[in-house]
Amino acid sequence: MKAPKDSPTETLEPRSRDADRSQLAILAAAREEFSQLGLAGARMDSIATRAGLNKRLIYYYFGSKDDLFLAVLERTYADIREAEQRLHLDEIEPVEAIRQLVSFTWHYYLEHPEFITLLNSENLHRAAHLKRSERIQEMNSPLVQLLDTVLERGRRENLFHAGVDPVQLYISIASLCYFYLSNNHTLSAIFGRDLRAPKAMAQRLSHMTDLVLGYVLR
Amino acid sequence: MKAPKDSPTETLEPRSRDADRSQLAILAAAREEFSQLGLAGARMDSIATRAGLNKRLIYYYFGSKDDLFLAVLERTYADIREAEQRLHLDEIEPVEAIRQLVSFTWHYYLEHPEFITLLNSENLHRAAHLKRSERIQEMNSPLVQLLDTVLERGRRENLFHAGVDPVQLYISIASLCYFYLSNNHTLSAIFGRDLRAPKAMAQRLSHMTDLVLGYVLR
Amino acid sequence: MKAPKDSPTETLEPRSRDADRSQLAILAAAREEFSQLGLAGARMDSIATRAGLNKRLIYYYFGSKDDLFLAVLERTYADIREAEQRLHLDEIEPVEAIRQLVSFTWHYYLEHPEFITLLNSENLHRAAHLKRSERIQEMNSPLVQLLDTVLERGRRENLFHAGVDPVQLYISIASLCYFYLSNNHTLSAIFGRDLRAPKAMAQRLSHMTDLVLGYVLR
Amino acid sequence: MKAPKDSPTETLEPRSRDADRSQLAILAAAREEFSQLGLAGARMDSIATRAGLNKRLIYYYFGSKDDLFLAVLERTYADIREAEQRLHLDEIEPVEAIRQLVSFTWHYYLEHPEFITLLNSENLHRAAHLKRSERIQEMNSPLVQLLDTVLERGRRENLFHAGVDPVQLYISIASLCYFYLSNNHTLSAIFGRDLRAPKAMAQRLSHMTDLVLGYVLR
DNA sequence: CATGAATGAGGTTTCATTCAT
DNA sequence: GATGAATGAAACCTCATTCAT
Repeated sequence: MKAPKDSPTETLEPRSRDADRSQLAILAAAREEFSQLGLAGARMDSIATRAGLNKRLIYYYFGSKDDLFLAVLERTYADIREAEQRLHLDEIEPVEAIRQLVSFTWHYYLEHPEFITLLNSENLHRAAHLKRSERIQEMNSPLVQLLDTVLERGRRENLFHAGVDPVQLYISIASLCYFYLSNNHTLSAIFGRDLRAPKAMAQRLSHMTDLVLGYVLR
Repeated sequence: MKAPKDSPTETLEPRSRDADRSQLAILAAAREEFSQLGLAGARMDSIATRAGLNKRLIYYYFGSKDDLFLAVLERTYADIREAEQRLHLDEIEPVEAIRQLVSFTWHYYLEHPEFITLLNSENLHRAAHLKRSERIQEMNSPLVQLLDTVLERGRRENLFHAGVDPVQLYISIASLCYFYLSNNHTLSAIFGRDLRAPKAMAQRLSHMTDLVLGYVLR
Repeated sequence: MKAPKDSPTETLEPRSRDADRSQLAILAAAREEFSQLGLAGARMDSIATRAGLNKRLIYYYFGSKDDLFLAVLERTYADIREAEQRLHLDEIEPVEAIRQLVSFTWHYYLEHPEFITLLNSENLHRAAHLKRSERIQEMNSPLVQLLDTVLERGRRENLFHAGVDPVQLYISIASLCYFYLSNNHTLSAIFGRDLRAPKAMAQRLSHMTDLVLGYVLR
Repeated sequence: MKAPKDSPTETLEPRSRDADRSQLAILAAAREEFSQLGLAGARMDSIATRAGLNKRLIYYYFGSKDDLFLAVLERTYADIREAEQRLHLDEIEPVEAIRQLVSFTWHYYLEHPEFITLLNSENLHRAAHLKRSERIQEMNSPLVQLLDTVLERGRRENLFHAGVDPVQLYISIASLCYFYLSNNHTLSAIFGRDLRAPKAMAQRLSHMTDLVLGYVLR
């Protein structure tokens, strides 16, 4: 897991622009490939082609397929954490904050389908890559902490009832959004209807919000 | 997907017992392999070895890796549907029925981790295999219908509020149970604690039940 | 090359009708398969399926793929010799006899395309099967002898010139008919026109007849 | 059939010599293998061994067995067309030109037995590969056109009679030479004598020349 | 007479990776 | 920094053939 040179995004010394661009191109290509085909299904050749670069370069920058996969995972987590930073739940009144948290989670997963498939792949491998990551602590979501303060405020304002565990609730919100999208294909096939139709999607968001609010409200 | 002659479980004519046993051994071995390594990661050789049979026989009975994967999927769905048959929600009072549904779902996923990984694999492939299945209609869960009657009873008994969609609720219960187990490895790695510890597991079941009941109860 | 039991066509003792029928079915199926795909390309499984019989039976009756191929070859030669028997060149006047010989050869190849491809396969294998045949002497064409008498008559009637070798002429007639049909696909592809079109076929027969007659006539 | 970059023979830019040499080695090895064993009988392993190269490299350069077969066919046609270029029938008097055409065809087939077996293989496959070739128009023989002018000259000099179709005659000459060599093994086996003996070969060439001249001469 | 079950060897093709420049 | 050439190992799959009944 030796990330050669440095991570392209955090480079401070003025290194070759080309080098950075190449590494980013590889990461982007790898993210697509891994997310569409899984770790075992992904092809180094295909990644090189997608990146428009020579295959040898991938090994030069990332060492191996597994190391590349980890790099993609790290970047994927960095992206969602960055997006979460832009949510300011502490500035919103509690009920609306919950609504926005559900909505944000839903839309983030919706707009970043690769997040779901990459995580599924990593879970299939029992988080073997993540466990070896040196940046694992940076992946912890700030939202859990934030959700805790929202719940606390709601309780003080006598809106929410006591005893709601923020970790459990955070996981539950993720569960509701994640599963519907992650398992959409099998669910649609079995139910025999298109769960991605606009109306079905709107109903789902509404239902999830009701479910979560029904639970936290007194 | 030409299952030779008939499904091995439904055989009536006295066929060679060995043929049935071989097919079942292959299916069991394939289920393990596919669930642990995914479709692309699974190896036909490894499946043959696990089954204690010649590799060629897999092709003789199941045609190809993809067809075998579909056969495993079909059997996996058949298994859960069979287990669901043994739940008699219609004989239980509404609140307890909801509790049992959550509990059943949780424990089924817990005891059948292959269900989760197989479904993840199939979703990675956009349900391509399932869509080709001739038995897809048999995979529809009877629980949705049953849940509908439970909700109806609860409403008539003035316990539940109106307007709860049984499909949405069924999916939500599945979501809550599925995600926690499916994403356990990455969640544990990132939260830095063991979410499979007995205490954490008990808390999770309790939380999920509260969440669902908090929503359906008036 | 142990033909088990006996050849099905020449059975004298009243053996099972089924046995004969099965052997004939296998031979017919094998002829199709070998002629369409060549020796190496042919599949024993496919032959069994074409014959509507169990694959094991092929081995029971014919021993091996190579033995089966030889059996097919022998029957194929027997068929053309039988057809040749029905030509009575000795009863026709010389010029017309030559015409009929060309026409017969042409139409026989045309109506028995398997004859051509089977012979090509056997030649690819340097006649290895044929050389081991015990019936090889029966395959000699009676036409060479017959052609000799026709040429002799033509010469005596002062129609044909002397010194025409019947073997060479027989081979030449075969060449002209065989090649056009055997190489039809590549020739059509390269010339960019359909050499099997009715008009082209008629022209070909006419040309061949002219060529041969132009040579033998004084 | 993606020939990498360019055809090795037409390379202008200074590319790695090894790449060219490797491709040529593969083509030569494949030609031998295919011509001796047919398409289905040929083994990629064997081709790699013959070429002294890694099997993987064949796929790297030629894509698949079928694409390699097409490449061999294209080169084989290119070779004979090149040889035909060296015949200058237009500079020779008509009768001698016909003689030389027969002689050239005969000796070319004789010295390039792979030409015959490769064409037989391709015809077994109904010219499937050739039809996909992008260079198919380059395979048209210039001899047909040349033969036309020879016949025309002969007619003007009152040597040849009118109405001889050059395409038919070209095919006939090919037929006579091709069949004798192509079917030599079966013919020799059945006639019970060696048709490749020097004397038989000389007689054959003489007979063919007589046959063709007997036809075209007034 | 006939068949379904089973197999070892080997087929084409693919893969992550390294070499040489 | 970048690339085309090359490879050993192993993947999926197929084949002629035999076993057991």
